[in-house]
Amino acid sequence: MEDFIEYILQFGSLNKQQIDFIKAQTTVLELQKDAYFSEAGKVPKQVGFVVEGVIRGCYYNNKGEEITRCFISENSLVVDYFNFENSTASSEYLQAGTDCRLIVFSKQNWEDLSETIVGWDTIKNKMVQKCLFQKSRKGPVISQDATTRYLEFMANYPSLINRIPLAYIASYLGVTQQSLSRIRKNIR
Amino acid sequence: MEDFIEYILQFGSLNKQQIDFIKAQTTVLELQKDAYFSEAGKVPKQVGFVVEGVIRGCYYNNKGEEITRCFISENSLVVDYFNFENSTASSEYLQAGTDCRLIVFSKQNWEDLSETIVGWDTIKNKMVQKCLFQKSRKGPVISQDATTRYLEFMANYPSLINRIPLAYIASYLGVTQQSLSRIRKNIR
DNA sequence: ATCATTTTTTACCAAATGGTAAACCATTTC
DNA sequence: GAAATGGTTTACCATTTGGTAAAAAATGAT
Repeated sequence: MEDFIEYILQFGSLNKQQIDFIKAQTTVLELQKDAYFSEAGKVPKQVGFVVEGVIRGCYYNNKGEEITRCFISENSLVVDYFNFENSTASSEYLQAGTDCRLIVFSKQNWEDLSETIVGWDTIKNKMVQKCLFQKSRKGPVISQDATTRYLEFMANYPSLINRIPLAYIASYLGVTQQSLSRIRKNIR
Repeated sequence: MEDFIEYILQFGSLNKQQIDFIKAQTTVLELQKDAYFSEAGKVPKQVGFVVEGVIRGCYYNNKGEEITRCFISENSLVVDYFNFENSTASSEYLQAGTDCRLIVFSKQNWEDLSETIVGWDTIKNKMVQKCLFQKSRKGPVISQDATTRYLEFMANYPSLINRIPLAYIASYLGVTQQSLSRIRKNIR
């Protein structure tokens, strides 16, 4: 929980009373590996903060292939914010890649923050925009070959390689599992 | 200009007086093909709205290769918002892919909107977040082969193929110009 | 420990893509 | 009109990646 408060305070100042109010709006959510935080076709109902574990964002293309679009590890917000705000159905899944512990806000509680804490909206928007901005830049670069993408993935997410199935990493990097395996062999 | 007002009104309501105030904060900027709207290493100073033309976002990797990260065509916001807000240097270029006409706000004028128009911040944030969200999803899918990426590009940006150099499209799709040319031949 | 299941690696060949070089085409400039 | 320039296509071959199948290794359950 303290990590979460620290995370928020990056984006603005809050007094003790305000912090206590925020804490009071949260609940803890434990997700087992493979459980969904939110699902395609459903309206996302919660904003989460990853305390422990890794969440991945994924969807299925028209051939039924699973595509991993992002990984969200400790000390990050996890939410399909656009659809959460607009109460529209998401097109992708947010799934626990490992067992996870999250701090979550219901939509009601999240909105109560805006009405109760002066300046919360400013903090909130900075937080959400930084999230979206990072997501838009941190992914694998399509013009690089698969080996380079894998090496950069390891540099960006050093803690993930031994925690999540290689199939997820392969689908994130846009290669088959077999190709990724070959790449790993050639690197050693 | 009317297109811009219409664009804004998607995200909230404004009365005539407020709309006039917004208009008064804008200037028109004409950019010739290849001119920069903002540059890597510099702090972005303006928010723009594309009235006519196509802007592309691009950067250079450590091999000096140019990589196109996005295209922004008519009736869209164009701004490196994260760095604009934080007054930090951008890492990429926003460059005119064709001759362009933009409506622009200086940073001062953009901020004046927040102080003058009640509810502007809500509209602004919805606008910016939708921008970032779309950018994070509309790009080529790394797990698809080059032909599929090209076909989807044409479906997503039908108006661009005959307006901008193919080299830009190739670097956006993550293939060489020669490969793109071969792909185009095989499709006919 | 054994079996069943899942995950990861390997092998083989076909297909796609990159790199280099040259040709081709359209537009501008003199 | 000729020359120069920039953009696009073609051709060739080397390299990378995908698809299919099977083996090996790791994990979990009985």
